[in-house]
Amino acid sequence: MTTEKKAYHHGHLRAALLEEAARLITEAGAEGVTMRALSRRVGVSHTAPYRHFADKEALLVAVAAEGFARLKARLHAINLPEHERALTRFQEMGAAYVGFAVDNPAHYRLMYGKEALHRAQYPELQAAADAAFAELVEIIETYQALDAIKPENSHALAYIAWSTVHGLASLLVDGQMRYPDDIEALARLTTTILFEGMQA
Amino acid sequence: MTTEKKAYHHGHLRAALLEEAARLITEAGAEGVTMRALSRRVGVSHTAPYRHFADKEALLVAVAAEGFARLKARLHAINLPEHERALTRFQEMGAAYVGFAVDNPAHYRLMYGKEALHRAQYPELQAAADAAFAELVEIIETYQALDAIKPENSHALAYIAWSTVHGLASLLVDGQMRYPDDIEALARLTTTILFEGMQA
DNA sequence: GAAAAAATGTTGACAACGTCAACATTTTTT
DNA sequence: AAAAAATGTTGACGTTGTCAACATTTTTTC
Repeated sequence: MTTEKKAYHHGHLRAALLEEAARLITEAGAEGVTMRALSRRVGVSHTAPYRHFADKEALLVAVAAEGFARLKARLHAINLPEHERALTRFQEMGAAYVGFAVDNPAHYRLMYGKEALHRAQYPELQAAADAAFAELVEIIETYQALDAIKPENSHALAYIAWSTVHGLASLLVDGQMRYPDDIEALARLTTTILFEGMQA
Repeated sequence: MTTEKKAYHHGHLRAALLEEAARLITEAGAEGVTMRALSRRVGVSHTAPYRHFADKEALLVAVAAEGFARLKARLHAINLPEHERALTRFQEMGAAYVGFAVDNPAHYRLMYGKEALHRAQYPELQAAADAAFAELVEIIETYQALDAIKPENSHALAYIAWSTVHGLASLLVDGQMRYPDDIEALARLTTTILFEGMQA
């Protein structure tokens, strides 16, 4: 119920910082997120954030983790009939994944940027990313059981699927593609080729 | 012949800066590259670089461009018999590409990082990246002519191949993969799946 | 319910950074 | 040899992340 009392200290500074950071990142990119600018916009002193985050990196990691949660939600929002064909599921997931990246470029870049390197130090982030990956492995194993996908190591296949879709998302987000007229079509063609290559 | 006169002003400051920046980036990552640290290490005042680069971004772009040149060289070093099978060529190229990224992680990250966004403003960088892509398109068209690859739009297929390999490289470089015991094997499996999916 | 402790926020400082303007020196052009 | 251009230095400015010291509020404890 996002109340807005501002009586005593602040009340929900942590949440307010995360929210504003997400807004800032969208407006000005990740390097536009500065502790001081953030504090200014939230209306607290420039060191107040340090009561909630060890340092700037920790704050950005929290924003990234929240990004993973949103991505996960978006992938979950796909609702396909139980035994839908594997290809269709791959296409839908790929399109949703790429769609998320394109809709939230700065966020996506942050999620996979340099902060990710220290992921092991941030259990929150690690867990968020792991959960997403585990689901992918599960889907692949399901289809392997149905002989729709090669019986290769499922983790390796999951990494490959992730690579493919992450590669496309990255190139798009980083503005490397010259003429991506129809992003969704490209995403679908990509997942189709990936799937055909993985087929039993 | 990398002479080392340091008589008058400096002589080859520009080259020295680029060289040292590449070293710094390897040692300390991209954010470790600071105009002042760089100047210190090269032995000039902290504003000397501004005679050769408009600003820090321009310097990093130059380093990135040099990275693209090295990547291109590495891909060119692959020497396969003229009419080698398409699969083999894909495997070799993929492994070389991923190998470059893994061997030069900070460099690779810089090449595809945020500076890339402004690529259009830096003809040097744009050209370096374009050349690499054009070669990929050419290879695909060659194999399409031999009916080894689907007759889909060759640019789209080239983007997909690039995505796949870039995705794998990115995940590895950014430390996202949990157990990449054998990177080369994973790269080869990836390119194999990609190729099979692209097959006619 | 008052005193003690913990949590939360502020002020003011610091060093490091990117960059600019003014100046100095060297090299090149004329 | 004089003038112009290229290259390098000094010193300043505003901004940043972060620390220490202090202030205020909330929570805990007896």
